[in-house]
Amino acid sequence: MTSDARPAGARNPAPAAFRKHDHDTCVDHVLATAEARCTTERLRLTPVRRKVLELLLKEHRALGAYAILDMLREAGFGSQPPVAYRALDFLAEHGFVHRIERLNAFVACAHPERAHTPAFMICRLCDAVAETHSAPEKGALGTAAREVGFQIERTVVEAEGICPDCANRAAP
Amino acid sequence: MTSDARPAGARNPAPAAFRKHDHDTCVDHVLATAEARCTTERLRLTPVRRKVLELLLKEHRALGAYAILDMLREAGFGSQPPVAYRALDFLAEHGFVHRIERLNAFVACAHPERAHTPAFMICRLCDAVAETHSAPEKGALGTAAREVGFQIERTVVEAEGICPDCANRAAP
DNA sequence: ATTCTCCATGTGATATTATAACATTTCATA
DNA sequence: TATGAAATGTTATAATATCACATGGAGAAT
Repeated sequence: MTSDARPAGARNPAPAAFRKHDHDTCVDHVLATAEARCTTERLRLTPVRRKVLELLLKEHRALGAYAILDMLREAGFGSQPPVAYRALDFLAEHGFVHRIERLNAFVACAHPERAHTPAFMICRLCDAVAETHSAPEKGALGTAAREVGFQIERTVVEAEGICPDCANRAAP
Repeated sequence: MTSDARPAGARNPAPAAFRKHDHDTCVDHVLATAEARCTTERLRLTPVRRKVLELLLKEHRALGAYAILDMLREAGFGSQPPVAYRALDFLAEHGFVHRIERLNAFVACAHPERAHTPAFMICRLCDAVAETHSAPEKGALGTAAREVGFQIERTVVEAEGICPDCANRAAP
C-alpha cells in the first residue's frame, strides 16, 4: 500500500514553522539560490530533482521518501521508490536538502547559500522541523574525538522536544 | 529472509573498540549496574531483556534489531520481530542501551550508572561505535532553541568519520 | 492460598523504508 | 550527429518496524 502523501509519522497536518515569514519569498529565494549554485557548479537540476526540492520547500516540513514519491506520481513522474530516493540523494549530497535521521525523512535546506553543519529542532507533537546550525566539534564531542583520534567527517545533531506553537497550544 | 546475525550495514566483522580494555570486566560491571538499578527502581529485567543487554555488551558494537532477533532465536526465545523490539524499547527507555539513529541499530550504554546525554562516534569503515557525552544545550543549538522558544527534551548527537584503528590501517 | 489484574511474551500478519539490478532515454560535447 | 556518461524508469526484493490478538506468569488484594 502506498502512503498518503504525509510526513513519516506526522501526528498533525499543520505545516507549522517556528517563526512567521513570507513563505513564497522564502521558497523562491531558496529555489533561485539552488539553481544558481547548480549552474555555477555544473550540476544538473533536472525536472524530478527540481520538483522534489520545490515540494519540500513548499511543504516546509519533513517529508518521508514515500510521501514525496506520491507527489511525484501525481505530477507525472515515475512512481517507483528509486525515483524519489535518487532525487533525494542528489539533493542531499549537494546540501539542498537534509535527511532527518530521527524521522527517516527529508527537509529542504534553509541556508543553501553556504556550507554549514546543520542541526535540527524536531517537535514531537506536530513534527515541525526547524533548522539551525551547530559546531559539535567545538564541544565535548570534539574534545573526545581528538583524545581518541577519531576523525569527524559529518555530524548528526537533532533535538527532539516541543516547538513554541505546541507549547502555547498546551498552556496558552 | 532473516539476517545473518551481524550489525546492520557492517562492512567489517571486527568488534573494534577505540581503546583496549578488559572486556569481561567491563561487561560484568555494566550488567551488575543494570541489575542493581532494576532492583532499586522496581524494573523487571526479565530473561529476554537481560539476554539482549548481555548480547549487546558482549558484542560491544551496534547491532540491528534483526541481528539481535537471530541471536534470541538461537538462545531459545521467541523469533518474531516484536520480541526484539520490545526488549530494546525497554532497555532504551531506561537508558541501558542507546539507539543509533544513523545506523538503525543499538549499542549497550557504556555509562549506565548515571543519567547523561550520550553522543556517538561512528566509524564509516568498520561501523565501530564509541560512546561519549555531549552538552548540546550549551552550544549553538541551545542558544537557537532558547531564542525561538523550543523546549529540548532529548538530543541525538552522532559523529560519522574514521576511527583510529581504521586510520592507522590506511596510513600506518 | 485463590483470584485478579497487569504486564510481559509469543505469534502471524502487515506496514514502512530502502536498495539491487537492468533496460532505456537524455544530454553534453567531441 | 555519433558517443559515452549520467539520469530515469521499472521490476523485484531486502531491511526495518509496528499492529493486533492470544497466552502466560508475577505480584497485589482478598
